[in-house]
Amino acid sequence: MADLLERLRRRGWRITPQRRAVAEALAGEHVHLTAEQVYMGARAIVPEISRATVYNTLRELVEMHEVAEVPSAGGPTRYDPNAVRFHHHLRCLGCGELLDVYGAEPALPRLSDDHGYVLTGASITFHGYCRRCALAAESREPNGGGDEGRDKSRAQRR
Amino acid sequence: MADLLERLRRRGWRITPQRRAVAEALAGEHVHLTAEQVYMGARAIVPEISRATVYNTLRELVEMHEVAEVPSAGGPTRYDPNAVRFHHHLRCLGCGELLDVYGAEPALPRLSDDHGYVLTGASITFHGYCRRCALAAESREPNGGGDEGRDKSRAQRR
DNA sequence: TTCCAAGATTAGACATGATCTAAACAGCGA
DNA sequence: TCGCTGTTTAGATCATGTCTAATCTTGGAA
Repeated sequence: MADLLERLRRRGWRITPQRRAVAEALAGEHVHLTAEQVYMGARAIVPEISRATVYNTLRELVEMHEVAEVPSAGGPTRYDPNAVRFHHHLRCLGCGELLDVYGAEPALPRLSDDHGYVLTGASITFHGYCRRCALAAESREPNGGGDEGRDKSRAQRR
Repeated sequence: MADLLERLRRRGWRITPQRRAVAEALAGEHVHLTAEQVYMGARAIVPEISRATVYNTLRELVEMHEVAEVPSAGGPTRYDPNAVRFHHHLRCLGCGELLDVYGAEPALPRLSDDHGYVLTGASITFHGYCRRCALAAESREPNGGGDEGRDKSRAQRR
């Protein structure tokens, strides 16, 4: 937690009471919260905070790769404050609960034993940039790196 | 395509022009369409079809495991008519395009070579039922099988 | 200390995706 | 034909998330 804020400060991110509240709300639990739950948690610390600030802050944390976005079918996106350590997820199809799973290739039986889950399957999503998007990103930002093309949602809309 | 309709008929599903149009819109392309795109495609076949019917039909197809739902962060859910054959996905972080990937554990370099992608990572989501939901499903439907607990989205809302 | 510009925050409007509702309709067996 | 059951429709409604314009805060220069 303290290191998260420390890391952010080192990146030149201005720490404000609102942003601190969002970070604390996210990190306070080890489950994966929805934006609405983060908003509730942050409001318990800074009651004046607005939803827009929570969404803005979450978006920025995701862009900085400090928090991972975990989409889910038929429910709101969840935010995973544990983006730094590589891990996968275990989702309950009943209640939507989301758990972290460590290890690059966990054996399926272990998952049932350790977490009491009745497993029905797994899905892997690889991600990256298709040729066209990779070229576009390159030409827009010739000095490498970056998180180009992340304006997907904007570009798609309107 | 024809077999999809045949399978559905065998399940006792009443085939109507609207449902046929949805199935054709879904299967006509090998990309993964959003509900809106399916609606447009179905409207090209049956112009009177309503959005509600498209959503109803997609939901039912998903419940029958004939179509898979693929959620995405910051964009609408996409529908994968290829739910029967086991496969994974390759998503472009730039434009959101979604491709099928076959093989249980495809080697990462192959993905770059075959599809021209610049890969940045992968995420695995295991799914199943947590102890509590598994027990609940069992007690509600003692004669096994089924797709219990799929009322998640309803239960969560409101 | 005062002032200013950049950046952060706010309330609430708005957009999008998805679901719900009530009424009309269609198909089928009695 | 009648009535039952399941399907479809238009449009209202809801949930999630984004945008906008006005206001506030901060850090640093004068």
